[in-house]
Amino acid sequence: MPVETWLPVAVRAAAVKRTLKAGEALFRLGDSSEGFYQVVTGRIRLSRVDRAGHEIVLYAAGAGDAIAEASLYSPTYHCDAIASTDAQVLLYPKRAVLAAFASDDKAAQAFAAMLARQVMSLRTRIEQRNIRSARERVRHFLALNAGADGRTVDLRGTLKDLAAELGLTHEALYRTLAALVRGGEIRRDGSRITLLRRRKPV
Amino acid sequence: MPVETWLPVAVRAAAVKRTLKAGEALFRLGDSSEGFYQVVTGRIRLSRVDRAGHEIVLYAAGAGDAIAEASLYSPTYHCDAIASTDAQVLLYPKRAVLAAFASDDKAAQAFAAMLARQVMSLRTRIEQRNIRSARERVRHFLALNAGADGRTVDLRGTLKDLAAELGLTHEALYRTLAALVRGGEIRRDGSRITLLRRRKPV
DNA sequence: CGAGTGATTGACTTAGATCAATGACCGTGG
DNA sequence: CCACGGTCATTGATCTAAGTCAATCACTCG
Repeated sequence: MPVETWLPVAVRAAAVKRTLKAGEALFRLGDSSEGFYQVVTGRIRLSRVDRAGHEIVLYAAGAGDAIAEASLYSPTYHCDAIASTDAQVLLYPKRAVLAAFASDDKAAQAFAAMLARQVMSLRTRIEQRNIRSARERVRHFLALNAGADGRTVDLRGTLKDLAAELGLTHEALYRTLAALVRGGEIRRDGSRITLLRRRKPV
Repeated sequence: MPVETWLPVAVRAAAVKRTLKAGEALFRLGDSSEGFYQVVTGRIRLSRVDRAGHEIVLYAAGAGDAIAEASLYSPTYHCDAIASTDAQVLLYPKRAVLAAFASDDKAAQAFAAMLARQVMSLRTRIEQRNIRSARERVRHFLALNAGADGRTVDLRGTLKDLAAELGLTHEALYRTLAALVRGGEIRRDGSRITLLRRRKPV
């Protein structure tokens, strides 16, 4: 969801740049929300830490992605944002954004549209988690993320990140991918996956 | 997020009821979008069909859920909506909704805020699904759904429904609850659960 | 060079799915 | 009024897929 498509120029002009080292936190759960961010370079992951101390990745944002939009209506951030690589981000201050929405209802509309799309994509994520089998879950992901040709998927980020996004251990993901390759279902060329064969009929 | 809390009365009055038989399509990908819907009874699934003709379920909506909110901002629907069971839905016509938002920017703001909250709550749902252990998942649910006193949870609906919501089989949920009772962690009185003991410190 | 991380594979274990059976409860229609 | 079919709640036995632990290799960066 590139910011350019829904954020008015006036607000973009008010953006503040910030630079992060890999591993550095952009914000933490509970910090008071200054606004929302857009990733310029590098990767930022949104996550929480569960009782067992395991990190739960909610979203892995790459260049162009916006994060923490929902915090505009919340006084604090509701998750951690941590740089997975060295990264640059733009902060769009809350005040400027809300003022723009109040005065320009086209901007507000565009924002709502963007949020509505996000809701859909999150629901899709949840649906994916209802799939029990790792193999089916990976197939579901590949089918949904195939490019325009319906056959190739370009992976952004590491396989470990993808594993977290899919709710699998990285080992399980490696094995599943390897099994799909063995079964002649996909081909892998670096970070590109090509779907070779349709799922066999039931 | 009940529709009542964010949709102006004027729009709700304009709702159109529609009845569907199991298997019937509410809309199809590419149909021009008439508005968004709310499921009253039954289940509606949103899905796409991949190149091979396999259905990919994006979201399975039940009573109370809103679907296709994003289509307010799109000329056509971007997926299929098909009744999994006999179902009743309310259609909120696009024109009425958008008109309300245009004339009443409070309504538009409320809509955006509602979507933003949904985004956060969906992320929390995803977090829950990342909890691997059934016991921890149930604890997480109980902790999040404890009433004002922080100790009692009133279950709405059947345990089977709850199991589905938690992403567990109903057997696993029964067993987990039984184990928590045995462990003295909770008490059950019909559809009410009382938390007896704090989680042990790590 | 050595530390750190990702990718990958092997061996082992276990939690939860699956299959199955039972009892309680409920509405309904003969 | 009761027998019957349906669903929910519950528990037992079994099985398997995925988690966990562990080791190796490749790569990068300071």
